[in-house]
Amino acid sequence: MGIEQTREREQRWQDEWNKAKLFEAVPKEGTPKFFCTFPYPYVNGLPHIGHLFTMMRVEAFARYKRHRGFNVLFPQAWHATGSPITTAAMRVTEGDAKQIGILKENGVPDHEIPLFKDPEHWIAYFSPRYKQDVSAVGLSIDWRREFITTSLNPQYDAFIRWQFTTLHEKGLVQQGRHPVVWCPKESAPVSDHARSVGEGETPQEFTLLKFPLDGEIGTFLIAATLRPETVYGQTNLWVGKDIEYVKARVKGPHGQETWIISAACAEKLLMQERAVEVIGKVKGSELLGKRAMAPAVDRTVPVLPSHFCSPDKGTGIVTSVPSDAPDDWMGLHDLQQPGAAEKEGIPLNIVADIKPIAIIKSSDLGDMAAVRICEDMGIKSQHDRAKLDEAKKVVYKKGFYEGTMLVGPYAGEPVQQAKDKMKKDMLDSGKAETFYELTGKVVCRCQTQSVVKIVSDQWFVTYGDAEWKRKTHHALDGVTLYPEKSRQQFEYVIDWLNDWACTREYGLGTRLPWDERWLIESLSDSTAYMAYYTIVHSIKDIDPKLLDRRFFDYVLLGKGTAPNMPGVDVEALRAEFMYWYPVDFRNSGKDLVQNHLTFFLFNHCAIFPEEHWPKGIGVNGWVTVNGQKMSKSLGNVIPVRKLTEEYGADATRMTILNGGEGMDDPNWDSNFAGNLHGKFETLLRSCEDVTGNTEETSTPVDSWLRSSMASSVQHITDAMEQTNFRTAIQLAFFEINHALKWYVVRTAGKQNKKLLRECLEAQLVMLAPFIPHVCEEGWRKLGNDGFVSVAPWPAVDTSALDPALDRREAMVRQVADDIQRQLEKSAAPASVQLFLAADWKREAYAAFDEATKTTRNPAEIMKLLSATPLAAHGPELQRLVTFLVKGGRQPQDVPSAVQEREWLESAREYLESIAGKKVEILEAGAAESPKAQNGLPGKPAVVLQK
RNA sequence: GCGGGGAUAUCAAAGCGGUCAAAUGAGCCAGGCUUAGGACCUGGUGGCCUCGUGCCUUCGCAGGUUCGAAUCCUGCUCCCCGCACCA
Repeated sequence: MGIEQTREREQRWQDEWNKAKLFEAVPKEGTPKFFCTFPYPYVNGLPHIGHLFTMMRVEAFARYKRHRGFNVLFPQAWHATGSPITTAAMRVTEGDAKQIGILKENGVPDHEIPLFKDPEHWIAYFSPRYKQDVSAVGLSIDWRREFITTSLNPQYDAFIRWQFTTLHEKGLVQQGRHPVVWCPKESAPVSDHARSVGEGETPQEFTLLKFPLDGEIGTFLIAATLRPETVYGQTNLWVGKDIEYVKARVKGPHGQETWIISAACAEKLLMQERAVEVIGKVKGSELLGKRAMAPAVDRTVPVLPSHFCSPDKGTGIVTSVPSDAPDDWMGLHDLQQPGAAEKEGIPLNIVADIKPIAIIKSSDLGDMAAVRICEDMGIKSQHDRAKLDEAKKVVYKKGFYEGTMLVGPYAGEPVQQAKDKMKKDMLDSGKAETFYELTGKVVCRCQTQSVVKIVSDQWFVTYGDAEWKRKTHHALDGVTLYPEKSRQQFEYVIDWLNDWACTREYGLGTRLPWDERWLIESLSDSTAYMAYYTIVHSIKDIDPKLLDRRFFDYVLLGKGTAPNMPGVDVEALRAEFMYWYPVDFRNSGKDLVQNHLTFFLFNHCAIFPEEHWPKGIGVNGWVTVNGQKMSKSLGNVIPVRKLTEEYGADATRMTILNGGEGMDDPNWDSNFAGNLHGKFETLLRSCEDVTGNTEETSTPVDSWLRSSMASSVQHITDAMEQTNFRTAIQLAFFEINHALKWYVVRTAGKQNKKLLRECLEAQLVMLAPFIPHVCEEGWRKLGNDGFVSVAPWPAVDTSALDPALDRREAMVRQVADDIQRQLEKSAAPASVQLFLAADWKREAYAAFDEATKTTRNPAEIMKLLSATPLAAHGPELQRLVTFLVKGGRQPQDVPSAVQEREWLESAREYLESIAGKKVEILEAGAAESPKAQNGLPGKPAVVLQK
C-alpha cells in the first residue's frame, strides 16, 4: 500500500469524523469537561514542524481525555495583532526582494504577490491554508470556534476592549515614561522590523555625570557613562581636540545650568523631554588643560585630549577611569609617552602624576582590571580598536558580575548591587542625570538615523505590582505543570516580571478603549482570550455594539443581570462559559514561559474569580530535525504540509511525539517516520488475523498475556496523564507488540484468538491519540462499530496482574535461549535434559536473602552464611554469594522448587518445539555429571543427551 | 554573570544506589520468507576468552561518599532556553 492510498484512507476518516461532528464541543450537563488550548499562531506563514509538536501535544491529550470520558473542548484561532504583518505588507509595497522571496517559498504564485501589499490579505491568505495543513494532520479541533484577532474582528475587538477596561478599572494598566527607538523624520517609533540597519538594538540607560567647570560657576562638563560605580577611580576627562562642543542652557531639576556637550547630544536630549537651548560653541582644544570637579569623589581633574571621543556617542566627553576602562588606560598610557604631552599641547606636569586608582577587585583581574587586561592582550595604544573593544567587554563582565567595591560608601559590596546605589545617590544629589542612547546604530527604512525618544504617555500593565504577584504565585500553586520541573522557572518569572509596555502606535490590533491613539500590543491581547473561545461560535454574527461592558461582565463574570439581546440566549452563553471554564491545559514552547504563559496566569488572576484560574500548563522543548537544530540557514525547517505528503498524517503524528518529552528538545527522526508505514500495515494485518474466530480457547500463557496487558495499560495511562507521550508510544506500540509476539511464539500456533482480539482492541484505543486513522481502520477490521476515537480507554484489570507470571515467562525464555545455544554447539543429540538446582542452593538463596536484612556487605554476609551448615559447600558457596552480591537474580524473585518444576512442565511443549527434541526435567541429583550440577534456582542446567 | 533545563553506546533516547554492558527505536551486520522488495520475521551489534554463577573498559571531565555509583556529593567543561516591551 503506497502513500497515496494511506493519504486517501486518512482523508476518508477525517471526513467521517467531520460528518459525525465528532469534535464539535457541546456542553453536556453531568459529563466532566476538559478544555485544552495552545497559543493561536501568528498568521504570516504556514505551520512547520516546530508548531506541529506543540499542537500535537494538545491534540494527543485532547484525544486521550475523550477516551477517558471527558467532553473535550479543543479550539483554535488566528493571531494577527502586532506589526510584523503590517511591516511585511509595506515591504511588499516597496518591492522588497527578500520579502517577496519568502512569500514565494510559501507557495504564493507571482501574479498574486501584489495582493500582499494589503495586510488583510495576509490573514485571508494564510489562515485558511494554515488550517488546511493542520487539518490534514487530523487534529481534533472544533473549527466552529476559529476566529481572527484585531479590529478586523469587531466581536473579538469588543472582548479585548472589555478585558482592558476591566484591568484599567482595577488600576492594573497605568501610564508612564518609556524610552523608544524613534524616527525623527516619520515621528514614529521604529520597530525592529521597520529598520534597514540595527535590528535588535535597544535604548540603553547612561548616567550623565556633571563636572562643575573650575572658575565658571553654573557651567558643567557632562560625561556619559554606563558604569557610574567607577566614579571613585576618575582621574581626568577626555575630549576630542577637534570636536565642536556646544554650550547649552539646560533646565535641570536644580535650576538653570549651562552644559558643555556635543551638538548631537543636545539634539538627543531634546527628544528626551529636556528643555535644551544652545547658546554657544566651544572647541575641544579650548577645553584642554582646564579642570573640573569630578562628581562623588569631589576633587578636580584635568581635561585631556583623546582620540576615542565621538560626538555621536554620549556627550562627546568621556570621564576617565584608567583602572577599569581599557580605553582610558591606553589613552593615559599614550599621553605619558616621552614627548606625547608636549605634542598635544599639554603641560607635562599635569599628565605625569596621573595614576590609576584601585576601586574594584575581581578574582581574575585583580584591582587594576584595565591595566591587567591590556597587558594580557598585548594592547599597545588607544588605536588598537578591535582588541580594546574585546577588552572592554571582558572587563565589564568581570567587573560587574564578579567584582567587589574597594572604596566609597559601598566598599565591600558586590558591584552588581553597588552600581544602582551609587547611581541613585548621584541622581538624588543632583550630581548626575540619566540619558538614553541606542546600543548601536539604527537606521529607519526611510533612511533616517533613529534616536531615543522618551514617551511619557505609554501604557503599562503593572506586572510589577507586589499584590498582583502574590496572587499569581498563589494561582501557580493550583496549576498542574507538565512537566512539574518547569515550576521553578515560573516562580522566578513571576517575581522578575516588571511593568509591561502594552500599547503601540503601529500595527494591527485593538484600540485602547479610553485612549484610542494606542493599539494594544500583541503579547497583551492574548492573555485571557481562552474565555472567548467558550462563546465565540454563538456571537460571531452579533452586532458588536451589543457586546458591551454589561454583556461580557454578565457572561464571563456573572456580574449584573443578563442584557436583553434579540436572537441571543445570553443565559445559554453564560452557562456555556461556566461549563467550559477554567482552562485545563494550555501548552506552549519553553520560550514562552517568561512572557506569554506567565501573562496568562497574571491576567486570569486579575480578571476572574479563583475557580476560573488555569488548571494546567504544559511546556515543551524546541524541535530538532534529525539531530540538528532547526534553522532557516540550514534549510531544515520542514513545513507540516510536506510531512503529511511524504509520510502521511499518522506517521507524522507518531514521529513528532516520539521525538521527546518533558522540556527536552524533541528530535524529528525521518528514518523512524519512513519505517512506520510498514509497521502500521503489520498492525492492520494482525487485526485481520484475529477476526472471525471468536471461539474461546485457553492456553497456559493466557494468564501471562492478561497480566502483561494489565501492566501495560497501567503504565501507559500513567504516562498519558503526565503528557509523557513518548513513553506512552513506546509502551503502547513497541512493548505491547513485543508481548503479543512472544505470546504467539510461545503458544506455538494455539493462541486464544478471543484474547488476542481483546488485546489488539485495547492497543488500538491506546494508540488512537497518536495514530487515529490507522486505529479507526483496525477498529473496523476487528468488526467494531462507531469510532475508536471515542471508544472508552481500557481499564486496568488489577485482578489479572501477577508479577510471578512475568518471572515465569522470563525463565522460559531464558531456558529456551540456553537450549538453543547448547544445540548450536552440539550435533544431533537424542534429547535435552534440564537439571534443577540442588536443594542447598535454594537454601543458600534463602539464607542470603535473610542475611541482607541486616547487611549488604559481602564479607559479612559470607560470615553469616559460614555459620550455617551451608558452609560445607565451601568455595561453591562463596561463588554463589559473590554472584548474588553483584546483583545476579534477586532471591525473592526465584521460584520455589515445586513452582519451578511446574513452570517448566507447563512450558515443556514449547521447549520441545524449540529444541525439536524431547525435553526431560530432572533433579540435580539424578545425574553425576558436573554440568548437571550447574543449575541455579530459576535457571536449570541444560544437558544434551547423546 | 544570573534563572531554568541538559550531557548515556554509531544516532535518538530510557534508566536516576545493587536484577546495568545499560530498555526501546533507528542505523549497521548475518540469516529467514519471498519472482522481487526501502515490506515482514529471527539473531547480532564495547572488548577479550576458557562462552561462564567469566574477566576488562564504558554512561561529559576530575575528585569524593559507599561493601557497591550511569544513578548520591563537590568542583570543572560544554550544550539548549530565557534575561523582556518581540511574535
